[in-house]
Amino acid sequence: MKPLQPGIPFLLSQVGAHAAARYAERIAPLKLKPYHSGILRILAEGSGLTQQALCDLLGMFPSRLVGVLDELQRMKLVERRERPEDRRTYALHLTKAGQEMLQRLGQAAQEVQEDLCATLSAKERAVMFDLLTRMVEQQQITPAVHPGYRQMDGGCGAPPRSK
Amino acid sequence: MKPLQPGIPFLLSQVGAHAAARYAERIAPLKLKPYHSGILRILAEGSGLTQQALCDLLGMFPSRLVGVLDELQRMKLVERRERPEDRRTYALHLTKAGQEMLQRLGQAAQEVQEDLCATLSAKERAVMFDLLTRMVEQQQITPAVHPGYRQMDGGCGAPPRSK
DNA sequence: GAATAATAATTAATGTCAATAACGATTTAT
DNA sequence: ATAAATCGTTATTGACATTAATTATTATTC
Repeated sequence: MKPLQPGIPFLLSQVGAHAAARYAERIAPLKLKPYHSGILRILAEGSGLTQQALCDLLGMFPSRLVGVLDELQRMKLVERRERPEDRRTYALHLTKAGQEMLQRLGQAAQEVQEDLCATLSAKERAVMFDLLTRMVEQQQITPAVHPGYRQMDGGCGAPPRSK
Repeated sequence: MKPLQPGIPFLLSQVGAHAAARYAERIAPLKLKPYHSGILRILAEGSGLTQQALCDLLGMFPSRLVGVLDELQRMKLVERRERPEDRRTYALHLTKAGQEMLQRLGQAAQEVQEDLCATLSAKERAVMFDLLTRMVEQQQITPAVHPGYRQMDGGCGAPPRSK
């Protein structure tokens, strides 16, 4: 009878899920879900991306993306611009409102971080950031892309609803 | 245009989801999913728990738990003992095979941790463990209980599935 | 240059799984 | 003893992700 103490993988999954939940409820008043947020962030620097390219990057199904983009477009946060060179594709762009929304989302994330790291000193937060970033690199996780976009079980450590 | 750098909440969610996925695929050959694992761990020290008590602890729906326990019982890892004092309730207990399985699960978790923390020194791992543990305490997260059991959106930062 | 294949986005259909509600059995309260 | 409440289970509903099929455009081949 030894390791009843939780390991780092579990703690990461546990705290990570908690952080995601907190962030989700924090941005709920903005009528946005976390996966909206992620797409806006990607589009902020990857402007002009095509839907398929975005699918490849996020690892999500095209049919899944359509609905999400419809929602974002309905909220005037994203627009699909026609491309003269290939008229079956759309170029995805953030609207002005989309950029402003991104600001608010960043603010929300910072608030959540403030709450989440309440007991951590500035130095400790920097250490945490460093360790996590190094993990992302070493594990070859695509930066700024959440694994949850990928299909699969999800395996969030709980009954799938997710995985 | 400022915070395009991911914050700690996102990093935690990202790495946490990744860790959960790695653990899930690691224990897949054992025909178990992460949420099975969590229940076995709870039952290891909370032996004799009733189903409803377990539901309250995990924050999951009773109807949801029934199926999971059926699976675990089919695998001979958990047994429902009848209670003389209250014949409508069952006392949940780990079988011998269940305890052995728990050992393997702990071993699997350690392997995942080894891979996940490959670039981290022993001291850094201890720091990571300490920071995460303090977060769990400060956020009043029930120790050893994954938030994913709870209902709600899941909001794992990606399309729910999932979730 | 017409026909065929291939690709992008969308839509429809399929399956899965969680949550609400209803049920039977047992216990506690009146 | 009758009624109300509780525990576990089952059935139904509903939401959502994935697969397959549609439509429209571009590229390739004969």
